[in-house]
Amino acid sequence: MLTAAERDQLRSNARFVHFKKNELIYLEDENPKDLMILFKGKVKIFRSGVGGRSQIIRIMRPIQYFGYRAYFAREPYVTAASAFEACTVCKIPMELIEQFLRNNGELALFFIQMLSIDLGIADQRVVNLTQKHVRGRLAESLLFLKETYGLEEDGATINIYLAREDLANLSNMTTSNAIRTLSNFVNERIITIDGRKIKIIDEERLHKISRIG
Amino acid sequence: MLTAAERDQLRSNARFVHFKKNELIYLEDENPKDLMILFKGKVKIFRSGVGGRSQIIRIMRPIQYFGYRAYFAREPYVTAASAFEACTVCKIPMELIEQFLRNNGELALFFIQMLSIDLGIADQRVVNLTQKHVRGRLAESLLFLKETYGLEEDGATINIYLAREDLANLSNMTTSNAIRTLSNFVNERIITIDGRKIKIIDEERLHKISRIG
DNA sequence: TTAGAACTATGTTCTAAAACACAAATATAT
DNA sequence: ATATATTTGTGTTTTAGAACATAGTTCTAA
Repeated sequence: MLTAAERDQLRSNARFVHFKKNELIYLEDENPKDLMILFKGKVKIFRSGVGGRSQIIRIMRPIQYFGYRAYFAREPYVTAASAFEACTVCKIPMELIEQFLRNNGELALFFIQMLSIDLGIADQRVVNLTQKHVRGRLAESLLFLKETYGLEEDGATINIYLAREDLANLSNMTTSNAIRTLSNFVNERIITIDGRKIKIIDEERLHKISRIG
Repeated sequence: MLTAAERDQLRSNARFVHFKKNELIYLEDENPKDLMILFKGKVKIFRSGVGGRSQIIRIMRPIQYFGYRAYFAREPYVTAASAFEACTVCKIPMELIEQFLRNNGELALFFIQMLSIDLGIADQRVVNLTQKHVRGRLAESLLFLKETYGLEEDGATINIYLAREDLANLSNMTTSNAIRTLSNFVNERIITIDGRKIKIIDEERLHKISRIG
């Protein structure tokens, strides 16, 4: 998508940064400087709300772009990002990206499309998180994690190692409710759990629970 | 922002359309074709969720652009739009916009910035709507309506004529709860109501209620 | 201009989910 | 390896807000 000259410039300005598990990548209210490209690992984008209660807004997988929205909106970050697990991130100064973009319609459309997709997801998420009940929201999150990170070799275990608290923050519920509802799903033979490993037994049921709310 | 040639093309492809009060402008699942520019009137962008319950996602005032997100995401609309009151909308084929955009970095950045701002608002809205209590959500909506549509000549009455149901759908609550909470605000001398006209008496209190949730 | 539909208001009941409490099991750091 | 912190699991209590019921009021269309 870039010209040879652009690629050269990119290479000399890109920096690779490693983050340890649970390390913060950027903070709320900070000033956005770089486009971040997740090369390895898993990242959560979250925001703390009433009484510091945290809500996971987006989760990233390799290779996805993040951290650029606030820069384009000309405002500080309204979210924070941290590493679910050890990560490798490539940082590129947003000034450079913006400069490329002014002369490269394809690149501009690429960003427009990413933003448009994310905005559509956010619009739907507002309704899902506010209107669905706890079971529906948790079922949706499990399916969402499966879509995002895929399954392990057994073709059933969701390929992410998440604390119940994170699962709760993703699904807009308390940790107790995540734990309790997860147990219910186990009793109903929809999933099995082994510590933090979650295996999906009856995906169709999950879809149904998510759909009816 | 456009060249003379672009402006000519724009003029010959733009269509002005009028919508009556409560008329639908576009529907969920429809295919996006046009960029819409609201010239006159007020528009709600909404989505129906569990059991057909509607949630207002965004509200538009003149002169704002809408209807383009789904086209850029290459997907059907996930929301619908309707007129709060009689509206004049200018429609421009998205194909034309996209063509302009490929050669016009400024225009591309304009769309990128709009999308980025809206995505930031959506991210914050998710947290506000899920974590704040009814009073906080309603207070926030009232302030939001004031910011968007401004005040009448008296410098206190919010310049929009909204049904309680719309206020509820904006604030993620039942109509009864919107009515009840509005009454409470009146008793606490935070607002006064005269039918659908809402006058803000104590804006500071509203801010505080919105902030604490 | 009047009938009926839609909206507003308020009281009452019911329930999902938060809050709280505590024990058991795991992680993690020293 | 062992102490300490964190996470997980369950039972109990409390509560915000939905659901329901009903009546008065205001639109709106024939």
